[in-house]
Amino acid sequence: MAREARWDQVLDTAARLFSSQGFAATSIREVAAQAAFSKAGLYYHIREKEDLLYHVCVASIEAILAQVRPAVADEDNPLAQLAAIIRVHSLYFHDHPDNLKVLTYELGQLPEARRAEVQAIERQYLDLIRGIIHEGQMAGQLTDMDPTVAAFMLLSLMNGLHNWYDPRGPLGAAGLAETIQRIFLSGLRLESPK
Amino acid sequence: MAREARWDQVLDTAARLFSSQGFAATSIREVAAQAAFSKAGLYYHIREKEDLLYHVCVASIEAILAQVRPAVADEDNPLAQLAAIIRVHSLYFHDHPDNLKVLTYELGQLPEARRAEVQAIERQYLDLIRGIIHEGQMAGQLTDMDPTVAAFMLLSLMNGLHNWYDPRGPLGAAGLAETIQRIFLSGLRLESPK
DNA sequence: GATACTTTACCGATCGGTCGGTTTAGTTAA
DNA sequence: TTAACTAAACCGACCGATCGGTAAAGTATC
Repeated sequence: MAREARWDQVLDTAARLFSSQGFAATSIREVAAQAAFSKAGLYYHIREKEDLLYHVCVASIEAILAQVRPAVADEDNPLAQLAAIIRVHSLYFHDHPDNLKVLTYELGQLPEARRAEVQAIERQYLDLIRGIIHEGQMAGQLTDMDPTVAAFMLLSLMNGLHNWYDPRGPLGAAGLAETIQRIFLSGLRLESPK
Repeated sequence: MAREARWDQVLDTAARLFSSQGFAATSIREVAAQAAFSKAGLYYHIREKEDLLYHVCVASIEAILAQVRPAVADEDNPLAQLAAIIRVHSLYFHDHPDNLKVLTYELGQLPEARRAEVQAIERQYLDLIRGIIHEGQMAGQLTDMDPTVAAFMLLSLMNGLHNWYDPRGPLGAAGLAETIQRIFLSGLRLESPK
């Protein structure tokens, strides 16, 4: 098997186990076994257990950003850009729920240095959203709430998907995106007196 | 020290450590030390490590429900009831962020049986919110989105607070509640064409 | 003299990680 | 074609440390 494919298999296995059991509760022996390695064989590819978590997290947030950025660039107004972010992020969650669950739940298990690295990338994502919201406010399209807080709220909505969205269910990635767009952009109240 | 106060101190210590390090990464020795116990002394109060997590989770969700229920009963229309839930939940988060963080992040570490117990209580909370949303829709006050999904979205917004809200910051519990109310009920878009 | 509580000392199990050696795949050279 | 060599990939066996949990004995309080 090709080297890169083998490595991806290791990361997929790690993401699946970390997602369902948590990082600290998953032993290196489990990861090795499920990736068809001996423990020592796995250690040929990594330096320490923490490497697995680090690479899963980096791969997740970088994959999101790599898909969100061009989608934003394709739109020319803040509302459409926010909708695009929600659409792309929802789709990524639909396809790789384990990766995002690990990023959300297990990032705190990384030691400070590497956690800061991942958070720096997350910060780019946050800044992107925040900037768009700010532009929307300048253009009079969005209500004037602290853009940072609003951006965190959007991320909260998407990070909470683990609690209810079933990728095998009937809603689908498109329906999922539409649902989030409605709540975040239009809210729950009818004929809101703004 | 009174027995109950000592027990609360143990649970507070456990919540603080589980919140900052995770359940699996926190040793019983750490909990004992920070609660001014020896390890074996701690085991006089608990049967196994899992008990600590279980009681922290149960105490958290029950405290929320105990405060939310009367607040809802005090209001007579769905919109005000949702606002009340957000207000009470925000305040509880402001006062006990560790408890809610443990409930959100570490519940999965509980073995199936006890996890189901906690989730049954969480389900009551969800049902309460869902029912209110349904009533609001019947009354024509709320947009007709799947009430279950809408309820999960609200919980997602509040469970995501750990990522940005600082209890020592200037926003305060009241400002926090207002922020969530605006996003969830009115959305981010101005003059939304509904 | 019980009851409530705490201690020191210890156990088996499992953890992350290492070590020396073996297999595999690919390359070179006659 | 094949024999010789190399480097990457991999493995069984083992290590010290730490884990959750227990035993037995002590102390304080009523």
